[in-house]
Amino acid sequence: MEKYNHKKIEKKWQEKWEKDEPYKAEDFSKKEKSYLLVEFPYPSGDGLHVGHPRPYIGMDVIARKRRAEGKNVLFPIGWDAFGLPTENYALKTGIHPREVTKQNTDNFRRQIKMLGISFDWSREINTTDPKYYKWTQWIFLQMFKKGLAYKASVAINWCLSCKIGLANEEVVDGHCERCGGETEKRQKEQWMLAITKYADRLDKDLDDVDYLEPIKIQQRNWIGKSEGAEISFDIKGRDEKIDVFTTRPDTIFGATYMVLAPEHQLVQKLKEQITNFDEVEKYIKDTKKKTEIERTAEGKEKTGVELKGVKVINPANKEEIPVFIADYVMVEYGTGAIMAVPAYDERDNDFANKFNLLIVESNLVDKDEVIKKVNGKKVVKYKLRDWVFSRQRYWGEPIPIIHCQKCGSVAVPEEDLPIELPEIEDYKPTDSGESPLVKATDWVNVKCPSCSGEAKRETDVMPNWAGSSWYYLRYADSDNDEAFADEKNLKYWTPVDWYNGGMEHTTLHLLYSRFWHKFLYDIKVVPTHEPYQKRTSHGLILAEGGEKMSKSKGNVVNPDEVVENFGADSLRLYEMFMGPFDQAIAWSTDNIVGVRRFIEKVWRINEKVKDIKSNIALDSTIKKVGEDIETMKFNTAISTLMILVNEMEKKEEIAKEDYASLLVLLAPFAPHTAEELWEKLGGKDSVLSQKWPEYDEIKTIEETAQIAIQIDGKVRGSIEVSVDETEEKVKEKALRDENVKKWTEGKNVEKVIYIKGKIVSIVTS
RNA sequence: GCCGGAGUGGUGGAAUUGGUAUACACGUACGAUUCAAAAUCGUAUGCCGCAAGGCUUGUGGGUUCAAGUCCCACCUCCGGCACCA
Repeated sequence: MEKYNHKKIEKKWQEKWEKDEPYKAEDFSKKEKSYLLVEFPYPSGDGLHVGHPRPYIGMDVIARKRRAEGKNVLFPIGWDAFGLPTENYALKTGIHPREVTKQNTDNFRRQIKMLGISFDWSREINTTDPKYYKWTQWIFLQMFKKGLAYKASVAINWCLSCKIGLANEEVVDGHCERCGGETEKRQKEQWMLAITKYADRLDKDLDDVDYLEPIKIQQRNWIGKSEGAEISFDIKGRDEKIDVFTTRPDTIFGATYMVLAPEHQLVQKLKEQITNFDEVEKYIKDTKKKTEIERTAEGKEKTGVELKGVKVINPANKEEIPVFIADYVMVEYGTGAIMAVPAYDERDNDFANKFNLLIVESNLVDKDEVIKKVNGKKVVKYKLRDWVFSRQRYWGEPIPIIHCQKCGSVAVPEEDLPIELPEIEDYKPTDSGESPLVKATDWVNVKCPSCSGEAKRETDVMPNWAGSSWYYLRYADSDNDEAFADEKNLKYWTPVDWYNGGMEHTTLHLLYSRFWHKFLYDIKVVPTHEPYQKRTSHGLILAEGGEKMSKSKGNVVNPDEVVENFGADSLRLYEMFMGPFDQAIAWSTDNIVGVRRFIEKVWRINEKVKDIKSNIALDSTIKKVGEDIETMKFNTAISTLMILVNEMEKKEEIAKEDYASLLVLLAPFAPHTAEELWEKLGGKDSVLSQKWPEYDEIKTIEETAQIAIQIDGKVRGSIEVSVDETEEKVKEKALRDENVKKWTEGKNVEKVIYIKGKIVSIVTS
């Protein structure tokens, strides 16, 4: 038989799959549907690195198993292509982002196809395609109409020398990543989405879905529901009050000072009264330069300034207490003000120690009573904040709003969608901080849809997260021009049965898309209240040294080379075998030879296949491989197959039916090799259309077991017993064992414990 | 700092979820095959020790007949922290 030639085999089958399209999902098939989803990639200019395909291969294994189980599988792919890197590349080179995106997606598509992933390419989508973003804009309009999209003043990063707004990622240690100049926070009007209106449901409905527990916990902590009270403190000698939010109203007698966020409005209002306003102002200015992480990351060292001349009155005991501003209080959370109880709160305690403030151990009082007594009210607060939805950029979906002097912000009529991005020469944001789109005056100046007067288009665009918040719905009906997807298609395909993605997307993308989905459910355009039934995650693949792969470090491993040298099936098997799927792991090109040798072994065993009766018991293997795939323990599924293949190798002859079962089990991991060997075996159709093998549970149960014998916690011997032997007989046998006798000689056997089928534990004294 | 996760041989990792730690694979050594090499096959391979035996799952404590697994404290690394995707 000829040698295993991965190039020849992989080319042959990929051409056939391209022609026959065996992975096309069928709308409304009578078969049970299974919708499997991976996060669609951002097509960067660097091309695919070996980390990208790990989740694709993992879900591909599951998709292929599902098909073998007779399901109608939808396993789609597309491109999440709006965003900063492409725009920055365009800024540097002058090449239009559309052109850059096309080159990058062409390259990504070629690379993914080279790996034999069973995506349904007929449903490929691209968030930058006007036919797609028409519907992203449409969804935004529905939110606008329901009052969920609104404008507010928000702090953004501002580079003082480039005079442009910066993404958080572009700010390094308070300096601009491009020019190194200083940055600061600057207030700017931005479009916001009121995700906080959904906070309670986003929290509660986690009960209804099957997400990995850490994912649920992280989302819950991010939403940060807390029940507490709002209590007003009178400002001494003024009519105003300051509202604080506290989860511990019962500690109010220990409240010895108050802290406001430096940005709190009242600080400016009290300017006249504050005797050290210069100092206060300087502190506020310094705070502007800090990121939120820096503000909370300073460890024990707390900073702040007292508002001298201002006192407030603790409503519980009528004591006058001082007021500070400090950056450990955030203006966005609660009311932006706290009553500080140093006896009960660690941060307040640190602060009180540093500023020599009173620490009073107070008697705790009944929560409800004290709230009543001080005229407070019970409230529920969330850490979750509304979503800043504007970007002053070019490469994003235009926000479909028109600003009219008379009518204010007016929705673009739906029949005018999509509002396409205009052509412009210069992608640089303007000095005033506005989007480069303001320069496209022909596009900007329009008639107001409502009064036909002079008006201007909104020039901010949407963030990258917009298109990815609903893309899984589009796959159900990717060519529809009448709706984002037809109701019938949505009813058939959604929800997504299994969504795998990176842990790093847990609190943003995953939460954002749940929010959009719930909104769409509320306006009755999707049939389910949650988008994803199940969510799992994969770990990153790191470079050989354990560092993150990045172009700048020059440690990126390109799958093109790996496929050239070892083949797609070896790459696939290696990525599944290298370690636990959900953990980060370092790449090692040296270790690929192991799985390559395994494939070649399977290839060689083909020669020993005879028309004989089955001579290997496969039940345990089938059970283990199947269960491991379902729990994404792909590494142990493969080692189980390796054990089987090692056993087959030792035999003179292999039964055709046993080998056929092996090929069906192997096919999800190494589809090209499995197809080729299936064909050589003279198997019917394709290995892909074979039924997943069944097993007999009874045959997976061992009849005898090796029982370890522990004496005083140390293993001193082992005996073989039948699994249904009585406890008494096993204990007797254990005590008669020669090794046991040696170790118990001259000692008192105090206790003998038998754990069925596992261990005998003898305790002596 | 806060939230989530991880730490096991020379290396990647396995461990029925409290029951014989180191499966599977890489590497290494020796042997077979070969004119030779590659490939392949076989044997060995946690550490200390001639052996008997002892020790070993990031560190230190604890619970238990029994701890990689549970509890407490700590150290290190990874992901997220709201404008990267």
